[in-house]
Amino acid sequence: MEPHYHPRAIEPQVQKEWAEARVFNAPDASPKPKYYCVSMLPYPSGKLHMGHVRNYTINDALARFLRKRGMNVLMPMGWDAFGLPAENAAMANGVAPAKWTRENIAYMKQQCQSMGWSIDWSREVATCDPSYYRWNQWFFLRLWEKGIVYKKTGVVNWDPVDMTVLANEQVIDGRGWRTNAIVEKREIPMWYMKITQYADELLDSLDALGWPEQVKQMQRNWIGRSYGVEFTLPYAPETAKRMDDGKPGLNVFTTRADTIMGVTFAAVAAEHPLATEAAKGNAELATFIEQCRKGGVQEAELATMEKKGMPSGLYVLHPFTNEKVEVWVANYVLMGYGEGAVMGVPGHDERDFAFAKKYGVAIKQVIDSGVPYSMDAWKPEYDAPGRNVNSGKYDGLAQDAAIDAVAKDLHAASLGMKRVQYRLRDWGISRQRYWGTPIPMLYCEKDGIVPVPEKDLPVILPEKVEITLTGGSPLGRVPEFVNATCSKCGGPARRETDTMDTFVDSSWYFYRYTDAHNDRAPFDGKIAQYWFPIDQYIGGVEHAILHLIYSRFWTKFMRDLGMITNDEPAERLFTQGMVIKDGAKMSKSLGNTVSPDEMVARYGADAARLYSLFAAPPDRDLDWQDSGIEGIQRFLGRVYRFFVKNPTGAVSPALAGALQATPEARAIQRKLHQTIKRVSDDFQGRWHFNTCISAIMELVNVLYAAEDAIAKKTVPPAFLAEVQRNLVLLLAPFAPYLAHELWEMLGEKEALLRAPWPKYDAELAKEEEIEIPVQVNGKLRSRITVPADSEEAFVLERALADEKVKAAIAGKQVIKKIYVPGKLVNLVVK
RNA sequence: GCCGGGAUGGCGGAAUUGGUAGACGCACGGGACUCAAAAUCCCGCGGUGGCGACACCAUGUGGGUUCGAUUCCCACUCCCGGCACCA
Repeated sequence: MEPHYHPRAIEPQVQKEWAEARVFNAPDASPKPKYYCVSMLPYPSGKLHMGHVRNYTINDALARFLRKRGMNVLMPMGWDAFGLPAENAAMANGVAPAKWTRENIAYMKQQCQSMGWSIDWSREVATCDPSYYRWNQWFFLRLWEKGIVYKKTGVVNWDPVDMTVLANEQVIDGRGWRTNAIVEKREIPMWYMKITQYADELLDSLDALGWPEQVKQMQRNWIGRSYGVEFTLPYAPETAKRMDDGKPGLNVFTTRADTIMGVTFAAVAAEHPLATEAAKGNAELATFIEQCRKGGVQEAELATMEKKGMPSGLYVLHPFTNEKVEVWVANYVLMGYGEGAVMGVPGHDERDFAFAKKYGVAIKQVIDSGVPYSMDAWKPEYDAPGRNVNSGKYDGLAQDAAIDAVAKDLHAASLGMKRVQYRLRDWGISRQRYWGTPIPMLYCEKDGIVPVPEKDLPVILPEKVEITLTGGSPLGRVPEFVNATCSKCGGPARRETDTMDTFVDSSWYFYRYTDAHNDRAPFDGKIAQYWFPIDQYIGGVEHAILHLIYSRFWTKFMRDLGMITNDEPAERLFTQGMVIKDGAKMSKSLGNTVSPDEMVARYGADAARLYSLFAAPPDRDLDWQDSGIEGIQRFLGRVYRFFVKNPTGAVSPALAGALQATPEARAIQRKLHQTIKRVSDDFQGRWHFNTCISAIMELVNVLYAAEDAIAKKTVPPAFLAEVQRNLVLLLAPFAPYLAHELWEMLGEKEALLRAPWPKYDAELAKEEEIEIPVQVNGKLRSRITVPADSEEAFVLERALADEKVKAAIAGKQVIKKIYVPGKLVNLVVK
């Protein structure tokens, strides 16, 4: 009977050891431990899935590796409401809304511990706990005081049958997910955060961040700073009579002021006041506006839908020519972006061109981009920069000069000026759901909007609430919650029933980790100053935009409040790829999860961890397949059996180094040191754990191949012990349980966790002979073996003397010889 | 539609700065051990042609740069993520 490794036997001991090794909150500790933080957290009502496991495993392997290199690591973890099923996702999975119970949390802890994660449990942060609500609400009041949070009308998806607001995810092909009713847009008052106030800083400070370039690029594009000109198209006289908005005309923004002479129409959003006015006494237009209001509010939808428009019958004047320009109502103009109105230049904007073609609006060429202009079909060159034509005094100007001239003239006419525009919009944080932090605001008939006084915080969620998924906010149906007293006049007041977006929770939870039990403030600024910024933040690439912008914004706001001194939450960011299953990201809302429970029960925690690391590099998406984990289990058994079959006992490194190496021993030694180098490099440089593991596998394969020599003692036992010791150390970050067991078998007394990472010795890793491929005209023709330190002339001489090479160049003239030292020879012949 | 990323054997992936394409593992085939099976150990394994030595083809598609391209450039196809209420 072959010996078998029982993966669970040693687990409690390993967990205890790691628990003892963790670093506690200690501003006086020196040197400062690295602060690692994981962005995605499990939720207690559901189950961990392999997506989570991978995330933590990456962190954990890294933490173990760093500890071996003498660095301390703080790797906290908490229970975050993001990752918790909102009512919608809960329903989709047939799970009732979660309750945060001690049992649930204990269950999650136990699951995480069975994976051997090195988590600092003292820093548990449950963002849906009233103690966390309290600080969310505390921040809300600060934001209110500073004027960062404000209330305005926003557009949401409305299911007319369930009478409730739907998330974009719940709108399927324009219909409600439960009712199949056509979803409408509805304007409701909502709370917003003025994130745009920080747009410039959010954009400019990206450059210095040690974040992946792709994430920084996505954020730059998302913020979308553009320089342009804002100006007024004055109302035509009869329009001016009808418009009573107190404005002299229609405000528009453009980045292409150089094309202003090509304006042949203007377009406004369906919600624009001008459209509302025009619809009076125009039934057809009113119907069209009503249609535009229905349908989803997703940007992707807006971008792909058919561009439709209708003339409003109202006119504005061209600011320079005073020609009448008709205003259209168009479904592609967004009220929430810019002014909700745009100038139409069909000659040099692809969308306007298509629009003009469709509705017979005039097209006018005013830019010459060097290609012949035809109004029959759009060409990509039409919107390229060029020189102005048909533009009166601007003719002949290049783009920048034309924009400057136009802006100057508009300014002189008091009609407009240069302005910066952002794509970024303010952050709407209102949710009409039960699950979330209640917004601490009161509505008093006498005093209007009144904040809940700080002493009354936290406003907590009522316990007995029926989640019906219909009829709007569940909190609105709880009179005990809604009915309150005005803190100013003491009269009756109505409580705000919106809850906060859970992105609010995730925007600052990592600060709370540093001081998780503080009941006087969200956290102590001194402690936060010690830990922040986070040395390394790890999270899924799907968070590249929203979460990572909101949390940066939150950091900047807290800095302005004087709570912290850092400008950015995380110095370095690592975005792991997602775990893909059945062609889509593994997530609880999609339900395509794989349970680590079963994996651990069947193959052991080591195998589950190792497999999630081996299957793909962590920055890349991992296509989850159940096959393959057996190979990993086989590998672990192979390592274990090698130690059982070749017991050697502990040995001092000095002794092993002094041994006279036989050729067989030398080969193993060389492979060992090459492996140490590969594992160390791939670990710290790129975090490519999959290649680390394959390198260790190769080493084990070499050991098995040398079994005869080992049996014959050609490889001295003391030498072998040294190899085994290093093998355990290399394996420790990936398979801690097995490593601990082997460490004990070797008779080591020191804790494995504290044993330093093996040292790479370049001399010992050096090959005596190397194989050089020889190419002729770039095609591989032969390989030659030469001493590793050969000179170029010698290698070339040997290459030319090779029989196969001779045959390949026979009758031809060698015109160039290329030698890449230690890599290859290429002979160019004619 | 826009922004970001990806595509390499039957499969997951490797090739770190432009230098031997396919490391390592899975699956599959063969062998050893066994009464037999499992487990284990060893060997083979991109395609086409050839008994073979070997030759040719091959990194999503089509072009380009280079002595040499999975890697750089241009154009395209498909897939994944994000697009502001999944979090």
